[in-house]
Amino acid sequence: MSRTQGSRAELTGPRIRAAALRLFARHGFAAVSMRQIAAEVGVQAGTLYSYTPDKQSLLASLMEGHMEELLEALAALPAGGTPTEQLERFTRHHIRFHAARPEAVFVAYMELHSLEPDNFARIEALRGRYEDALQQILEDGCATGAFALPDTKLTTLALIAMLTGVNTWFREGGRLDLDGIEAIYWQLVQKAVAAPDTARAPR
Amino acid sequence: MSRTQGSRAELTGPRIRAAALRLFARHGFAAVSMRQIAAEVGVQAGTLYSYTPDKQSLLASLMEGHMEELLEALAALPAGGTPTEQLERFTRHHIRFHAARPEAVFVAYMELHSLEPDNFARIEALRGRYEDALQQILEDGCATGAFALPDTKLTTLALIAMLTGVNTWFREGGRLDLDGIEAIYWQLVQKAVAAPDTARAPR
DNA sequence: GGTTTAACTGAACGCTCGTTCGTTTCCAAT
DNA sequence: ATTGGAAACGAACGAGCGTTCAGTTAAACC
Repeated sequence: MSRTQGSRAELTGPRIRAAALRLFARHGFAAVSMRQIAAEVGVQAGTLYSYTPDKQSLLASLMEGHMEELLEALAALPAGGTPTEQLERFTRHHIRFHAARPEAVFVAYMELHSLEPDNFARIEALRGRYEDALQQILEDGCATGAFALPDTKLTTLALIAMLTGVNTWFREGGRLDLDGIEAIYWQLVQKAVAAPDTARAPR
Repeated sequence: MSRTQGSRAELTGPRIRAAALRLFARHGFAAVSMRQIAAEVGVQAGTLYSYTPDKQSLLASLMEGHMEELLEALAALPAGGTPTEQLERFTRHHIRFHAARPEAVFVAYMELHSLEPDNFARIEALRGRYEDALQQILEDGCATGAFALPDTKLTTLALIAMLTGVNTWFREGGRLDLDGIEAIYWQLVQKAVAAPDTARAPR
C-alpha cells in the first residue's frame, strides 16, 4: 500500500485525509463528493478507494483520529496538584487544543449525525471519556471544598460547551491572542465553580 | 395559494415546513431529498414547489423564521430591574425557549454552512441582534458594579455557548426538569459574572 | 349540473452521486 | 534492457438528485 520512498510528491494518503477534512468542515460531509476530494488532491475519484473502503469510513476515521488525539493530549497533561490547578490546566488545554485544529473540531461536532450507528457509538464513547475526565476534576474539587456545584455532570457539559464555543469565533490574528482568551475563560470557569469562600483565593 | 377552507386535512404548507425541519435536523440539509420531504407529508415531490421556490429557500425560511421568533420572544420579556435580574430573565428564557424547539435550534446552528451567501448574511445579522441584547445587559451590569468582566463580548459568546449547550443533552422526561436545569445554569452564570463583593447577595 | 380554479400528480429533464474495475503508467529491482 | 508490481487512470454502472410542467382531480361557486 505504501511506497518505500515517496519520490515524486507528498504521500497521497495523508493528502486525501487533509483535503477531506477541509472540505467536510467547509461544506459538510453530505455536500462533499468523492470527486471534489479527489480534485483537491489532484487525483481521479477512483484512486481514493485505494486509501479508504468508502466515504463513510473516511469520515469515521477522521473523527475517531481526532478524538484519540484529544484523549492522548489530555493524558499527556501533568497530573497532580489541587483540583483548581487541574481545572485550570484542563481549561487552558481545551482552548489551546481546539483552537489549533478548528476543522477537525468542527467536523467532530457537526457530523455526528452523518455517522452510521456503529461508528457513532465508537466515537461517542471516546467523547464520553473526555467528559468523564473533567467531571472527575469537578468531583474532586467538591470533595475538597474548593468547588461548590449542585450537579457535576451538568457543570461538566456546561463548561465544555462554553469552552468549545471559542471555536465558533476564534481566528488566528484576531483581537485577542490565545493567552488572553485562556485567561478570560479561566476566570469565568474559576468563578463559576468556586465555593463562595475561596472564590478570590483559589487554594 | 391557500384555500378558504381546509376541508380535508391540515394545510399542506405548514406540514411541509414541519417535515422539512424534522428531516433537516435529523439527517442534515444536504442529506435530505425533496422526495423524502414529500413522502413524509404524503405528497409528490413536485407539489413542494407550490410552497417554496426551491430547497435552499425552504431552509433559509425555516432558519429565518426561527431567529425572528427568538427575537420576538426576547422583546416580549419584561424589561427593567437590575442587570442581575435582567440576566436571570435572559438565562432562564434562553434555556426554556431553546429546549422547546430542539429541531429548529439544531438546524439554525448546524446548517449555517448550507446557506447561500445572501441568506447567510441575513440570518447571521439576526443572531447578532440577539447577542447584542445579552452584551448590553453585561455592560450595564459592569457599569453599575454588579458584574466584573474583562471582556463583555467574549463573555456574551461564552454564556450563549454554555446555555445553548443544554440542547445537546436535554430530553423531555429526563433526570432533571426545566426548572431544575434553569436554576443550575443560572447559578453558574451568576457566579461567573458577579463582581466579587456581590457574588452572594445579587443586588 | 356545469364551470372555474387551485392543488396535486407523475413522468421527464439533465446531472451528479458513490463505487467498481480493466487498463495504463512508471518506478525499482534485476 | 527487462520485468514485477504498486499507483493511478478513466470509463462505466445504476441510482438518485433538484426541478419543471402538461395533465388530472375534486372541491367551490353560479
